[in-house]
Amino acid sequence: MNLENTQVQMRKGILEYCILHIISRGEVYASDMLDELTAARMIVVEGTLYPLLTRIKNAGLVEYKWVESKSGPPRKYYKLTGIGSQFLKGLSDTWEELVQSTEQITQKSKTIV
Amino acid sequence: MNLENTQVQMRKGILEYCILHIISRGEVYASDMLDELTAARMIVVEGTLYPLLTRIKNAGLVEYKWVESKSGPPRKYYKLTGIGSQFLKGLSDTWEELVQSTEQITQKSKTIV
DNA sequence: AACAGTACTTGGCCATACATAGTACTTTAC
DNA sequence: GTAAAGTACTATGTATGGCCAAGTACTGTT
Repeated sequence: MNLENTQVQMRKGILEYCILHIISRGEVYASDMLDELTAARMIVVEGTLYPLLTRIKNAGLVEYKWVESKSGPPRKYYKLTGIGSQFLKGLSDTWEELVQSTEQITQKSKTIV
Repeated sequence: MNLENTQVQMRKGILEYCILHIISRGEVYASDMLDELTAARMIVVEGTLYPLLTRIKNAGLVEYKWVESKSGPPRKYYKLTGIGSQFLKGLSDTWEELVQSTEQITQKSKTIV
């Protein structure tokens, strides 16, 4: 059990939330998302992102269309579906609650210690 | 892929952070922790908590002593070790960063949408 | 034609949260 | 004094998501 491992665990689920948010802002493809995430200092590797996109696509949360590129292979541009939008709303609530619960516990800790 | 499942995923790692925080405030045993977590609306079941405690104990983050109870079997009272204290500090940083990154991404989303 | 760059894919590994069933001890009830 | 109820801890098996690493496929450059 090391810190690095726990850090990885902490990101579970949250990444999905962030990706859906990014897609909700307009059509983007994988590299766009990676840029966004990196800018927010949330480092993600391809091997994580692509399977995640496949998952949420198979779940009907997003859909994509192929768009040809001038510099390389064609790209998948993603956008949210109706189901995805609802799902994102649910995730927002979950995230807010989680943050609140955690703050409550850790705040109490700071006060007493 | 359903909402409930993602909610479970989101808690991964964070639970450990919360438990360590609770233990850092003074010696407690499992039921105390469950009460604390429930009060903060972070519902945890025994089957999750006990294995977690065993893990962090084996990792040297916490130690415990048996204390006899007047109403039932003896209890394991946990407290943080030096290593555990350092580890908790690392987790705090990780959590703060994660929240900040997520806020940054989701804020941007709200502004544009 | 060979090479580098970009975009996406795939298979295997690991750790955590959960469900469920089980063990062990103490007090209460009859 | 034995059975029942309650408390505390243990053990096993499942599912999931993030990561590593290797691989495929298309485009433009040299």
